[in-house]
Amino acid sequence: MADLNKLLTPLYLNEKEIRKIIELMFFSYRDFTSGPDRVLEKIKFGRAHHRVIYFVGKKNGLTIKELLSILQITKQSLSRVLNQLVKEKFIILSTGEDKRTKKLTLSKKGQELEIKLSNIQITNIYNVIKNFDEIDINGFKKVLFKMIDEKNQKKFNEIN
Amino acid sequence: MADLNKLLTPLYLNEKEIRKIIELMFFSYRDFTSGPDRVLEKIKFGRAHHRVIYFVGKKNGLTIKELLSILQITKQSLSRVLNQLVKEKFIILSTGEDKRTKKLTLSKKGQELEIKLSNIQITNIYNVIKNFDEIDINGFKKVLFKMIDEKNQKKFNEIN
DNA sequence: TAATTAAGTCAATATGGCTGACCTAAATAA
DNA sequence: TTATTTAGGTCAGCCATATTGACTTAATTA
Repeated sequence: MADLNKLLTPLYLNEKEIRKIIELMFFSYRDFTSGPDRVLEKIKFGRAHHRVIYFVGKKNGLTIKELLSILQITKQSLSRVLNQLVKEKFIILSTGEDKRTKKLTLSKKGQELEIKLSNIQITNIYNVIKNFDEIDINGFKKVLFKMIDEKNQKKFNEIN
Repeated sequence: MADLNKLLTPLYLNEKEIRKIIELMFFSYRDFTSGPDRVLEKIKFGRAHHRVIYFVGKKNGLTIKELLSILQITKQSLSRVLNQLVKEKFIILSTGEDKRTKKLTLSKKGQELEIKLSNIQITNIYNVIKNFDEIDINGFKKVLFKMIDEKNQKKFNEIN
């Protein structure tokens, strides 16, 4: 993109500034996940378990199919993690009205873990955004949203 | 954090809004990395290779130690990836003035790959932020920066 | 009844991280 | 100058997370 620079007019749109955004994404995402990671390690779980617990906690009664479509991983990748969560009774399975489907719900134990993990991220984010005004936070959310692929933007809107 | 909500006054600081940010981070980071991932797959490299190439490209002559401190992975994790990059001549090693150290530089081949990968992310980000005004983009960058741990904020500033 | 869908399972493979132990060579401090 | 620290490398082994492809069962829908 040696040529891109020449096309760009405002300062904040030049390559160097965009590269800073690349790095901000890398560093911030790493620190965003490190808190829960440390808790998960103790109970021999990983980030994948957290994601499952997070989205089941968000929508109790989620089906496997819905979860797969959010996580965008293969059935096999999910099943390993999910089986562990069910075996250790963080998640409870039940049959849906369509009897081919299964509904996932958090047990009390699962809810407790969900809260523990999410609270780390919630308080971290709270401590960040409390020092900004609404304009900055809106800019943050709007831009971050547009960084998502359009198809996944839809998915985000569906679950929210 | 059943209690946090009661302490929070502005709407954008409540738990539900913060949970949206958690999801925005998850979805946006995934899509942020997916472009380069597809290119890397073809040449049997992974995201770890991209990171090395990215930061060596950013600062030619980087030492192993500096790279480790940016990536925050173990020597062993780096060495596997780095050895492949050196063997396949994407990266060239040379001895520093302090003869214990080694300097990493991108070869022509390495530079070409760096540009190819980064351009995907640069154009993606460009296409997002071109539609926002400076206020939104500044909010985005400021908040994202503060999402980084303080120690790593320093590191970000050092390399920029 | 046939086709599709939701879910589960098998085996094999790759990436990317980790630990701990141990080594060499060079630079620096006592 | 000797002792210590630092930069880097390496070995073996482990674990988490992802993948593909093939195949099965049971339920729903065309």
